[in-house]
Amino acid sequence: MPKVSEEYLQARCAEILDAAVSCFARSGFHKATMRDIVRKSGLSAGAIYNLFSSKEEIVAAIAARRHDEERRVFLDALEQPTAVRSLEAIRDYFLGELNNPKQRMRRRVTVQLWAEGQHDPQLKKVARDTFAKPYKLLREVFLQGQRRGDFSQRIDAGGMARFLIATFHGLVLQAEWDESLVMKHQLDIFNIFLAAIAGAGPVSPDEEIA
Amino acid sequence: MPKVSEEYLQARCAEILDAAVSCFARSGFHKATMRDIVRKSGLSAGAIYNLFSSKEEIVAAIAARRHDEERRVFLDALEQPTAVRSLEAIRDYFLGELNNPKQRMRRRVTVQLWAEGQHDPQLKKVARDTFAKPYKLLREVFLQGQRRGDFSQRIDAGGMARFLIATFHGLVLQAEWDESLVMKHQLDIFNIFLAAIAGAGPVSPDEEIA
Amino acid sequence: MPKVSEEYLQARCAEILDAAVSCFARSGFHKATMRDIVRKSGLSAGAIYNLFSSKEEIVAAIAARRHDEERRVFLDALEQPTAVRSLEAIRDYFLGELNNPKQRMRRRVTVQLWAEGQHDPQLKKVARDTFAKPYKLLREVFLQGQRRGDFSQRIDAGGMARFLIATFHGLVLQAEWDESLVMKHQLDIFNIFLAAIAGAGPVSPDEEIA
Amino acid sequence: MPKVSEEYLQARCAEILDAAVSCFARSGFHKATMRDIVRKSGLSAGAIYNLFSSKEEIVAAIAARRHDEERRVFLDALEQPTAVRSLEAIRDYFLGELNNPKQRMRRRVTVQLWAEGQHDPQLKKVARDTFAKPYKLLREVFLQGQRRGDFSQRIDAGGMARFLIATFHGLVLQAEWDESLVMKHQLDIFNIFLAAIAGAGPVSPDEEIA
DNA sequence: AATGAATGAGATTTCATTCAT
DNA sequence: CATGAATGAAATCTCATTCAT
Repeated sequence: MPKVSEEYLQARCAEILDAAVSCFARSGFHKATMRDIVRKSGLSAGAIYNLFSSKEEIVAAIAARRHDEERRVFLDALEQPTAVRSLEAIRDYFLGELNNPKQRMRRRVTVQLWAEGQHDPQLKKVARDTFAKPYKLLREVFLQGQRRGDFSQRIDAGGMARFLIATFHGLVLQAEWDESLVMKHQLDIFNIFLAAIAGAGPVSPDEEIA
Repeated sequence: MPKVSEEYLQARCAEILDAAVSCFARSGFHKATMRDIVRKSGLSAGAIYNLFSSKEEIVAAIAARRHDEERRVFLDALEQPTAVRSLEAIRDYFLGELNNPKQRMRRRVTVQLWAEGQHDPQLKKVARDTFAKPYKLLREVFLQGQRRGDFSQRIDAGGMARFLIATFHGLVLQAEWDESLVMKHQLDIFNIFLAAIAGAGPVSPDEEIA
Repeated sequence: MPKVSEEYLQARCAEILDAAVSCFARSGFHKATMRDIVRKSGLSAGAIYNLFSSKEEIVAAIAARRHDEERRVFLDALEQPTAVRSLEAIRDYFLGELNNPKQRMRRRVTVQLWAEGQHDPQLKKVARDTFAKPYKLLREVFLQGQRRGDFSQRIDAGGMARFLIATFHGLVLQAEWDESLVMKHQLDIFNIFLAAIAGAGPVSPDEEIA
Repeated sequence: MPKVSEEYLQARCAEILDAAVSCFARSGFHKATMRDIVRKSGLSAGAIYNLFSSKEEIVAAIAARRHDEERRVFLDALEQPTAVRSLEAIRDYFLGELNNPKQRMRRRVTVQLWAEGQHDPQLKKVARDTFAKPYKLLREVFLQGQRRGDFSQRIDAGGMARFLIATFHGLVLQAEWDESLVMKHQLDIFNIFLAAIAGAGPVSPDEEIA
């Protein structure tokens, strides 16, 4: 008996996830109580439990929403004419969003997820996706680049993808903790690195990051 | 049994921290209960609270102990004849320990610390040290390398230190989550990277980041 | 079962306070555990904490309820035709209730409150009201008596109120501890005292207190 | 094997009791921990437990010491030439000490004792002595007065003693809670009362209390 | 569908007391 | 005799989740 429309439910879910992101970012997964989320969302406990069957499921849904967004970034990147352009697009997206407060909240929640996923069986899978999903797509970018001859075939594409993701994750963590991080310097070094693995000249040093 | 020696206390602390690391690694900071730590350590609740005044303080002490160890690694690295050798020593220590089960537990606790430090005022400082302490020492390695002419002076030493730490942190995370990570590939790429910054390709120095 | 009526909540509160009075009277504020109160009230811990946010707040609420009752006694007394009659009404209420087992429990809790209020900042205010609230009202009785010419204007009305309250409090304490206290004798003396301050003949010395 | 002298022990006891009075007055019987008393006294836990076998026993000892002192006051009062002078001496002692900070601490502990004695079997007896011991002695004062013809024989001496003690206790409580208590007014009224029961002229109303 | 009061297991921490040194 | 580390039961309060209304 679908009394409410599909969009209504979607909107409800989004409200709840937004409230939850805000609470988790502020207080952490455990210290943020369901009550906090209830208050922040303006809904009732029952309403939330009608859509999500546990606190863990909310974190999972937050991560899933996030993965959908990132997926689009990678797919867009694959549309670029060269592998280097693809990587630049990805670089700009991930490093560029470090200054966005809303994205900052999401990244904090991701760290919570890594911590929780270590022991919560339900979240373990979700936390793994934090690595696995970008890996699959980024590896595709490298494979495409190798097919096109943009990158040396001697380097393992999967390894490259992992290394790059590691660097992004590390910088994301550092952005959280090290206030004196100057992203400009990181970009410079990142570009040296890109150039090295491309086995070509420096990677378009004139690009702008939004 | 009063008037116990200093070493006795140190040993007690170590026992407690070992037990705590084990519990936190298994269940996470929140799901690991004091009771668990009590049981694992073989001591009593009171004995633990005589040495550490809260659960948070135990995490802080774990991190402090870890920092002391790492410090020694960096100081040893500085003794190497060339900067590249120094970085190799550091690389070998950090990537090498990824397979050590005991170190694996510690790294899991570090992730917990990152998650907790986001909101716990006491742990915020400790979590920051996770970045700040290695940074100071690794930057010293790069400065030494630049003085010796091993690295281009045009690259910011602090930036390099941060970038490297980011990469290590990222790989550490990935080692936790991605079972198919082949460290050999990562090492290959890492070496390409080392070679690139040692040889100092051109650094797009005019870029601006919004 | 949401959206419960106001009276429902009032009734819940009353149940909890009754249970708490009983427990505190039996075991004292500290030795009576929340568990005891939970058991006695037949509710759950959570239900109690939904209405009172701490054990202290329960004591405070007990005292507040008590003050409301006493207030009515004093206001009724003020309706009496003469000041002496007013004092007799008050005397009869306070000394009369010494034999009532339910009131006896409340008085025991009052002593607990005096003890706790010495150092608990929250209860300090409540304990002070034990004196301040009756004082205000009893002073009014004396002022009314002086205006009507029932009492000498030379005696400070506030001082009289305080003295009388002291005597009541002292007798209440004694009733708790001295089983051989004969209230009849106390009444006789009290009446001599009333007569003295009234500066008139003895105040109905033949009254009996149940 | 009495390795230490009797006076040494007495002094130790006194130190402990002083420390305990201070702690109980500040924090109450339950919130003052043995640790606090250990710290305040400068002794060790073991040393205290050698002399007192429990926390309760310390309170009991405090009360006993207090009773000894009061006993002397009453015995001295009995030496006075007239009953009225005796009562004046007692009055001056008890009301006079209300301003003494050290005595103030003791009175606070007495209130704690009343609260604890309600349910602690060991302290019940001690709390009762708070009333019984002064009662016996004060009754003696009244009996002596009646024998001498200073007071009417028609008033029960024990009742008088109780009434007076009640008033003292009540004023002591009030002095703790009501900062605007003006002892002068209380004295005036007390004197009216004394005069009434003496059935004689007013009792030296001009005396000053230090 | 929505509400939010009720549940009750369980968590951290304290503290009087002991007893090996 | 003194010491003070160790004990461990117990206390207060929280909070995810449910379900009667």
